[in-house]
Parts: sequence; C-alpha cells; structure tokens
Amino acid sequence: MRDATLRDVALLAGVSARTVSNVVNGYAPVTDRTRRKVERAIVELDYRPNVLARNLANGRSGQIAVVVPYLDTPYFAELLQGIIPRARERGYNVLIDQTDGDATHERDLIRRGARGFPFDGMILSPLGLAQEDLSDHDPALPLVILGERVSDGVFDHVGIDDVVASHEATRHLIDLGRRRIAAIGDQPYPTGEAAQLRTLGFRRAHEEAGLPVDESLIIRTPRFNRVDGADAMHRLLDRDDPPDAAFCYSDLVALGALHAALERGVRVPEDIALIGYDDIEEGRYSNPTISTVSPDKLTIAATAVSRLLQRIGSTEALPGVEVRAGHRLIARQSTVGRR
Amino acid sequence: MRDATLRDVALLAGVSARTVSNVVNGYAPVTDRTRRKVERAIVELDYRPNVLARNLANGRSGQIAVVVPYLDTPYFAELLQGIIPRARERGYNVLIDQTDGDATHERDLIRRGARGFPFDGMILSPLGLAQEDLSDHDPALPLVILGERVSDGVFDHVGIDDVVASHEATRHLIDLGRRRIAAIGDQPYPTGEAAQLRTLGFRRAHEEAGLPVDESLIIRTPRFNRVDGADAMHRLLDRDDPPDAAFCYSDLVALGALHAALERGVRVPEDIALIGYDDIEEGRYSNPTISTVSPDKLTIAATAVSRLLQRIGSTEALPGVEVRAGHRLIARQSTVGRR
DNA sequence: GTGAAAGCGCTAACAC
DNA sequence: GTGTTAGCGCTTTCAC
Repeated sequence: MRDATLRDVALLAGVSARTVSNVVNGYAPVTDRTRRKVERAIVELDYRPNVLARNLANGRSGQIAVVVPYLDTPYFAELLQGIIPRARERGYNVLIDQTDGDATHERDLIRRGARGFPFDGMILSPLGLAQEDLSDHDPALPLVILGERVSDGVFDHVGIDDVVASHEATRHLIDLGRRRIAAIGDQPYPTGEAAQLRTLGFRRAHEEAGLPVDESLIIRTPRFNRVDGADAMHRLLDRDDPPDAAFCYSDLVALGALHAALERGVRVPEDIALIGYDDIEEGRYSNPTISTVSPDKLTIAATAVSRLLQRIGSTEALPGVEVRAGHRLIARQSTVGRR
Repeated sequence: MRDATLRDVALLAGVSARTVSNVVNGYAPVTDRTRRKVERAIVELDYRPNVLARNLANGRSGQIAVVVPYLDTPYFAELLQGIIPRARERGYNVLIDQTDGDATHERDLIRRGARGFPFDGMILSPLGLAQEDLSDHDPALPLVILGERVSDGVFDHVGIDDVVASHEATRHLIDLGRRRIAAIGDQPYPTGEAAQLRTLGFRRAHEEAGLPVDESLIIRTPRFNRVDGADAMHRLLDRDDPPDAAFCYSDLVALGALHAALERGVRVPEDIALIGYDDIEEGRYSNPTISTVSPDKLTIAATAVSRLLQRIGSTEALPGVEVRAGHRLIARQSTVGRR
C-alpha cells in the first residue's frame, strides 16, 4: 500500500493540510483538541513526512557535505566522528566526500557550490588548494575550511595555530638535547600551506634557541602518510650524518618513520627521537608510543559545524572568521623514553 | 539572481520543458538540431537541474546510507573508501551513519526503513543486532548486510567465511608449534554473531589437530578495540600459565594486545605469537608487524554496492543471497618473527 | 520528435 | 486557530 501523505492525515483528522503541517512542525499554535486529533490520525496511518517533498518546498536539503582528502586517515576519521553527531543533533545529515587529494576535485566543489547538489553547506579540508583557488568560489555556498590559512576574510577557517604548535614540538626536541633535528613532511607552495606553517614553526624554534637549521634535513613528502614517513626515514638514515631527532608533520608520518628506524636497528628515542602531529589513537598504542601535538578535535568539529550552520541560516554574507582551537604537546616514549 | 530553471532553458531555446528534460537526461531521442539549441541555452543560462525537485518527481533520493558501528575503526574506514567511489560512479551519494554499536539504533533503522529518510537503500554493518531483529524489518527497504550471518533468506549478506578464516588463523599458530592458544574477542549471543563464528573456527582447528581447547583462554571483550586487546592481554599475562599464542578477532585487538605484552617485557612472537583479523594498514607498520586474516575488502565493497543497487532498481522482492568474498592469511613478524 | 499539463507531497502566503 | 491554494522544479503520460 502507498504511504500515507499529509493530505490523508488531514482527511482522516477532519482538518486541513495546513493544520497537519503545523502539528508536525510545531510552527503555529494549535489547539490541544485539534493536535490530539491529528496525532491520532498520524499514528493510525503510520504517517511520516516525505523528506524529499519537504526539501523541495523548503529549498533546503537538510544536509551538509564534509569533504576530506582521505577517509582512512585516522585524523579525519576521528574528526568526522565529532562532526556527524553534532550535525545530526541539529537536524542535519552528513554527506561525505573524498577528494583523494585531487586539487581539481576540490576546486570544482567550491567553484560550483551546492547548486545541483543536495547539500546546504560544506566543510572542506583542502589539500591541494591554493589561496587563489579560494577566490573564485561560489559566494552562495556556505563554506567552512578546516586547517589554518592565511586569512582571506571570506570563509571561516577552523584549526589550531600550526606555527606555534610546531614551534613547541621542535623546542621539545631541542630541550631534550637534540641538535640535528629533521623535519619530515614539508610540501611546496601552493599545495602545502599547512606544511609550510609547520616548517616555519620549526625554523623559529631553531632561531629562538640560536641553532642553525640544516636545510638538507627538511624532507619533503608527497603526502602525510606512513609510507612517506618510512621513505623519508630511510633516506635520512642512509646519510653519513643522520639526525638525532625528527619532527614529523603527522602521526602517520611519525609511525612510518618509526617503523623504518626500528627495522634498521636504530633505537627510538635513544638514537633518534620522534614527535608527530594529530594525536591519533594509534600513536598511543605503538611501540614505543608516539609523542605528538594534540589538536582539540572536538572543538574543531563542534566549531566547524556551528559556524557552518550559522552561515546556512543567515541570508547575508557573513565575514570570514579565523577560529583557533587549542592544542597541547604530549610527550610519550618516542621522545622521553620508557620511564 | 535566481538560478535558471528548466522552464527558463525551454523558453530561451524555444522548445518545451519536456524536450529540455530529454536532452538533460538523454532519455528519448532528440534531433541533433534541437539538442544543440538546448545545449546552447543551458550553457548560456548556466543551468543545472535542481536535485531536490528531481528527487521528488522521481520518488528517489539518489542516496544510499552506509551504517557502521564506528567510523574511526580503520577497517570500516577502509571499507568505506571502497564503497564511496563505487556508489558515486553509479550516480549515488553516500550518507554515513554511526551507531556507536547501539543495538536500538540499528533496530530502529531497519524497522523504520528509508521512509522519512532521504536514502533509497542501506548497507548495514550490524553489531548489536540479533537474528530476530532482522525479521521485523521494513520489507520496502533495500538492505545489504555486511558480515557473515546465518542465512535468513531475506537480505543479502556480504562477508568472508569467518569460520574457515578463523580455522586457518588458528592452525597457523598450531603449525608454529604453539599449544596454549588464547582467543581474544569472543562475544555472547546475540550481539556477537561474527565473534561466535570465529570462536567456532578456533575450536575446529583445535579439534582437527587433536588439541584440547582451554576454555579459560577464550576471552570475551566488549568490543573489538585496542583497549579491549590490551586489557585481555594483561589478564592473560597475570595468570600462572599464560598462553604462548593468541588469535585476536581484529587487528585492533591484536595491536592492543601487542602493546600490553611489550609493555610488560613479554616478547612477540618469541614468548607469545599474535595474529589479528582485518588486515588494516596499521598492522603493516607496527613493530613487530601483525600477522592477519586479510579479507578482500574491495570485493566486499563492490559487491555490497552492486547488490544494493540491484535491489533498489528492482520492483519485486529479491531473495537474499549470501556472498562470500575471498580472504587470505598473511604471516608477518608477530607470528613468524623477523627474518 | 515534441508539446501541454498533471502530478510528486510538502510549505507558507493569504484569507477568514 | 484553521482552511484554501499556489507554488517548489522536475518527470512523464498522453496527444499530436
């Protein structure tokens, strides 16, 4: 049998469609008696509003898109786990899209906007996107960008202070007496803006400590992966003058580097200390455990969702704000050893 | 300015809405000349069909829901990475829902069906769902269940042969000369059907080898997590007669167990050999690397999507089929050591 | 091959 | 407080 419609309910309850709609949505005030009549009819017919029709009438889909480079990157998975419930409790479904780090895909998304797609706004974690790409976006698309960026005044950005956090991570290694420190994960402009902020923090920590930066110890990697970390570590250990520490731009990079080091019989942290970035659960269970920069993911997730919904709900263009979530340094075995 | 509608295009091209629709969807044949006219108008107006309206007219949302217990479980993240592109290439968006292992949530989903929700079908990875719960589902909801189940003849199930795979994993440990083998991850009926199949395979391997099963070495865990694995390992090592091997019901459990063992100075695999299940990338980078049962995730993902779309496309109720994807045993350092 | 027009089921302006 | 009704923008049956 065909599903009951609003009209069926109205008929059975002896009221108009308008009234049923009011009851369902709690918009306008309705007399108790009418409400009860309608509710009985709803139960009897097992009526449930058709979202598709509601969407069309509203012009809203009730969905937001979250676009990340890779779903199987634990950092994003953990972030999503914060985003989904927060969106849902405010009545929004979450569509997930994976770009595979494809800059073209990212660019298309923000240029084309939500038109022709069933979402009302987008949370984007860009990877290959240059600053310029952000300028020719669809202004009608509510957009929140994850990760720090140089302010553009148009979008909201939510992230931690990468320069400061990287500075702290590097100083942690310096404080432990390490002097030849590698940085693993640098990436060229324009795709690697986040990476460059981390390299900047790395340099500043050296400056502050009056230490020179050995440019050959700044290792570029294509991504922030385990395999990138392992490759980089192998290259570093092949040198005559290997480093005694490495600041890795993600925990995955650190875990890959750790794996490579141990494979070659290099001890961590005795021979080389490692610190990562992201504080994924995996780093709390590796052997040794990984020191890391821990971003406040819950705040990032919650803020991104609430900023986005604000933008969706607002008719005028809101100015872009920069939100800095907190972070803290967590020293584990890969720098301070087993105690 | 308001977005262009199909009607605008029709007006500009001097044809009817019907014809524009035909051009856009490639349904009916259209003369080349008409097509060109329409296409020019589309470009000029920067027209894009409104999905919301299309959905309502079609009665379909063009979305499927994928429901997993936890998004940050690498196995599910990797599976999703296979599911999303496959759904998308067939024109479907993917909605992701997380149940947090809440049986009530799962039950509601399959009982209520897609009615009132903007998805046309569902791929469900159940956790707390008993066989009985599956019987009072909404028959109008196209549903594919991930993971092996006793056949119910109604839904499709896609998974590997858990009993056989677990048998092989256990025999691998036996073949290495281990005699006191623990099983970590058993769960009581009805929530842990997958776990029970693995326990069955574990028992069969013992039988086959003429070995007794020490029931006290079968450890129940609330979930399939790192922390569960670590807890279980601690308990096992607290015993006077600790095991010399453990078959873990997931790689996460194995990684947690590994962490706990190493923390206590117990060597892996010399003192205790470990094998996991799922073949997540993390197990290829841990120290030591984790031996595992590797399910063919791509086949699982592709099959689940194509079965679901078949069901969505079919008007009549299809019989439930059981699809067995392949698997293979991968021996790594946690059982055979570093060679 | 193309046109006219009736829905799809809901929302909300407008009237009472 | 409730009823009437015109859309929302597309698909599709039915004629021509």
